[in-house]
Amino acid sequence: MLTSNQNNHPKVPEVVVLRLPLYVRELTDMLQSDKNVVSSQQLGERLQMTPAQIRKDLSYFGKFGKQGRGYPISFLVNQLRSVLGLEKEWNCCIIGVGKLGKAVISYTGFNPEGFNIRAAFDDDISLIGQTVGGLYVQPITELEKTIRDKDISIGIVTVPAPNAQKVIDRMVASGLKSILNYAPVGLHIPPGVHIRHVDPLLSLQSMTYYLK
Amino acid sequence: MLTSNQNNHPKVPEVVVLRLPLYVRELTDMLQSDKNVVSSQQLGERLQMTPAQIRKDLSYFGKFGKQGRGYPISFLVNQLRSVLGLEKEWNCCIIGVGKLGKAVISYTGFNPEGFNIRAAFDDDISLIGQTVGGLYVQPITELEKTIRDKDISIGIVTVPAPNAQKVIDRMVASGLKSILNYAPVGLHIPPGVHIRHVDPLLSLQSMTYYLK
DNA sequence: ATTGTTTTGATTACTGGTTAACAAAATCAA
DNA sequence: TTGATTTTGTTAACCAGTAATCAAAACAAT
Repeated sequence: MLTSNQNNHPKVPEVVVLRLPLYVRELTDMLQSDKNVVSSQQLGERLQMTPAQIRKDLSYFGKFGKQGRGYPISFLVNQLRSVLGLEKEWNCCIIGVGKLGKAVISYTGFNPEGFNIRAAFDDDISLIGQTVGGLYVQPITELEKTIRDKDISIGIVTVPAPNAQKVIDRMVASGLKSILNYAPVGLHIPPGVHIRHVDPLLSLQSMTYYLK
Repeated sequence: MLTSNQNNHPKVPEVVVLRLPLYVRELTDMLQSDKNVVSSQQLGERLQMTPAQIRKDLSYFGKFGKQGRGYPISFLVNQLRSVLGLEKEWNCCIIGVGKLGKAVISYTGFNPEGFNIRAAFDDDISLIGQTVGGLYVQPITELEKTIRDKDISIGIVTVPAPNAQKVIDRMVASGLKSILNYAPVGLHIPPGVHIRHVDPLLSLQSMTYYLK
């Protein structure tokens, strides 16, 4: 028997999961067009990938298309949103209310997509108690309780690099399983916890290889 | 004969290039320790990867270690910085001086690493001529001339999603070969041009898959 | 010097993700 | 209705990146 997830589909490679939001974004964009069906061929052209890969990826989660016709756009986007868990709202907290943290708090791209920052933490006495972007800055000691009370499941890390590991250990200890990290450091997280890194400097540094 | 790059090493996979900055960062960190040699084993523990992979990656670019001893840290970091082209300074321009663009301009992480934003562009009449973070905002019509005059080789895109493709086409037409994109859209770029995407929303959306 | 230990760099084997291929289903055109 | 065309979902072939293996080199200890 094959290794399966709880939905009886064969185990989904992580790369595939990483591509799902790309599909959702592109399909959502297509909703505004007059077409209501799209083929893997057409979608592949828009996303610059092979139709085979798209069909393969989608097939991990179900049969969403019809031969000779393609995929109904709005149906497919709904299915994928459901697979990703994007129908519900997700509560997030942010740790680190310095310049970067403030910028992330005031970023308008999260809320409309169902990601809401509900709590902010810092260890700087002069910041605690202040209000930043409508959020009351709390001491980190209140992390665990707040995560429980406000049903927070995602942590956003915007502390300086040297503090990041300590903060993440604390988040993990408090039960968070998903972390979005803006600190430019390598981090150790236990299995079962997921992390994504936002690090534009690393991106630049890998491109200069091709510029030399 | 194997496919080779201009240095007579076999063609380097892109994933390897993406890991090089990670090595540089970790090794730079180690410079402050008392040790001056590191084994692939030790480095692998810190970076959570197998020693074999590290040795393989490094071997694309030369023989930096000694059997029974390991890699001299400062030598290795210099070699890798050289491979990545990080010894020289890189001039960047940014297009889009809205909220996000301003945040990127005032981000202090780029300059110390040799990436300098030398010019800013926008198409908003009310912004042109203003000074933002020490940069005089220019109309996009001056893009090509400025890239030439200021020896700019990297473009940073912080315009709203619907404008991104148009702006990138213009950058590419002006000769830029490296683009750091903050706009949340799929983009088409010609071969030979490199792009990296900064998109925290996509990161969040791929993590919720594991939270459901 | 000799023996044992560490560790590289290269080769080989393996694993997993990508692409191709194709039968079956749906649609379209006469 | 028949035949041509489109396009899916699945299986099989392929390819690329990862990991293991191992001889050769460097060092350490006696």
